[in-house]
Amino acid sequence: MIAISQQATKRVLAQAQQQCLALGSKLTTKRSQVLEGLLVAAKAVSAYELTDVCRDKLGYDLLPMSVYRILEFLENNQLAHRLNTSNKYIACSHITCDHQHQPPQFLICKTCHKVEEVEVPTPIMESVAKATRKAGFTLASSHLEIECYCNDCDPPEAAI
Amino acid sequence: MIAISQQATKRVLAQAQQQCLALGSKLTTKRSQVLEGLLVAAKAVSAYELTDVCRDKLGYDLLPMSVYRILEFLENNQLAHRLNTSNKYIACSHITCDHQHQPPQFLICKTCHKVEEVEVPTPIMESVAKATRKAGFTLASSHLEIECYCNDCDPPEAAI
DNA sequence: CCAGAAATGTTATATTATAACATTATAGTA
DNA sequence: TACTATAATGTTATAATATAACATTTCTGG
Repeated sequence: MIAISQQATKRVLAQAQQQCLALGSKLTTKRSQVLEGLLVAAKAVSAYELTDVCRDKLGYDLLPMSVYRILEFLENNQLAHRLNTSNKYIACSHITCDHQHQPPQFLICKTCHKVEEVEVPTPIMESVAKATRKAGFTLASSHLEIECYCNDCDPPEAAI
Repeated sequence: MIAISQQATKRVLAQAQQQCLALGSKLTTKRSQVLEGLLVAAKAVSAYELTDVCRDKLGYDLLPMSVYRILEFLENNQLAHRLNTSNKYIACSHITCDHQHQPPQFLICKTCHKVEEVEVPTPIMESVAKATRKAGFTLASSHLEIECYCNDCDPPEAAI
């Protein structure tokens, strides 16, 4: 999960711009604004929530349609992830540090939508992939979304 | 994934009724119709698609609102699963056979929505649970939804 | 500067889901 | 049997998420 100071944001956005250029695309003003929204949100947010964050916290005027388009762009450029489990979006954690990561597994709090990216040991993921192939399927993505409750949010009674 | 003959359907529905009674609830006519719809769909379907299946293939007249309510009931009675990944629903595979299963892991084809329930070996799932606890989270569910492409559906070019 | 491509704006609408309240059916009990 | 409480279903409205289609603006290479 990303939680980032204001001065670091600027650096991260500049780095993201470099990353886009390397992929042959451009981090335009609007795209940068949406990414900044994800960074300040510091949790998984829906496209419409992100529109609100950009307007209320950053003063950026974006329409939901644009936000959806830009989120798609950010995904394609490894700057954001869509969490299918909750229909929400987060900034990729790797953009706030310099080293390479394993494909992340996402722990998603069902209550507060906090997201932690953990690295499940490679052999474990290999086993999952193997069971998948054995059943005649191919993994669509190297990341799993794992629905959890974080320690700040007690699981609902029914789940205990 | 459930694919089931007409004569078997009747037996499964009767069995489901017993299972409900054991849990202190009732498989009413409408609920049975929705479950039958899931059985004949034989893949993951949305609530609205299920409404169509029930009407077009079975002649049952159900409103989407009722279908949502009934799907919730079926989930609570271990007769159906909601796939958060795709906002679709399936019948629990266990209701078509008599033995106990491990908590299932779902392989979901992103293209055709076919679902296979596989049993990932317990030690593997233990490792995942352990990594989760270490990160300060508690698993919300003992099943994982794993997005895949089945062998009948080629992965889209971008995913290769 | 011009033409084509890329990005964004705009409007409309599809899809998934829930809220709120009315009506009907069922089960337990006097 | 009739009464009552609860469960189930019906009905209407609307929220939340997402995409389609086409117009306009901006950028880029020649």
